[in-house]
Amino acid sequence: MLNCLIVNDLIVTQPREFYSRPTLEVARDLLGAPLLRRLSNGEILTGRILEVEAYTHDDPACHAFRGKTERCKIMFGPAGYVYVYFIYGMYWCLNVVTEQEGVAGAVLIRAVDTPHGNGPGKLCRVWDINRQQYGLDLCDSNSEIYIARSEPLPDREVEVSTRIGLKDAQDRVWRFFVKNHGGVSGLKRSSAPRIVHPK
DNA sequence: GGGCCGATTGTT
DNA sequence: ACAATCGGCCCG
Repeated sequence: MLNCLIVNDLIVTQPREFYSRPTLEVARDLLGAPLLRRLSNGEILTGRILEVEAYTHDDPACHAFRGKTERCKIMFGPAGYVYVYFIYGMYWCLNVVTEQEGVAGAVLIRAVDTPHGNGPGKLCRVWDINRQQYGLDLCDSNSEIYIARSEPLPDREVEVSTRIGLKDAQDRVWRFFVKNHGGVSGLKRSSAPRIVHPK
């Protein structure tokens, strides 16, 4: 694994302060970070994060928009924990909790640089991520899922667009992905999000 | 308890 | 363009 911070053979995770920031900043800085998943048989899967979307408490598309429920309660707690939800009767989606404790926010992991890791539902299917991983601490390298500390990608490698698959709040340019990388999701879809180029 | 709907995906 | 498939959420 390239570009992980490794001290005494231990992979150093992103500290909690990395996640306890505005959701949009965390989302953008997660690009390029190595995501690690330790399976029950001890095997470790790794992949760089290629595509993310931000969801905030004042965002109609956010599960926490209408307040705390059994499903989204983790989003109101401290940052750096795993939020997973079930969607369309078939798929699980992996998120990381953001913001200060008491403020709901999360970043959806939409793609990683690994085989069949393009798309949030496919990633969780291939990496065996489901409700059992709800609430895992990403800041603990003993967790089944954690994220290694790494330098953020330079702006020239980052592209932004509107989010995918939403009915509400389609105007927000809150999707971040690695530019010119074939591993991002939705490349063959006609309902492509609106890509916004820097001036 | 009922009914609607969804942060997806693969196929037509 | 549409089906698959079912838990969460809101309402009453």
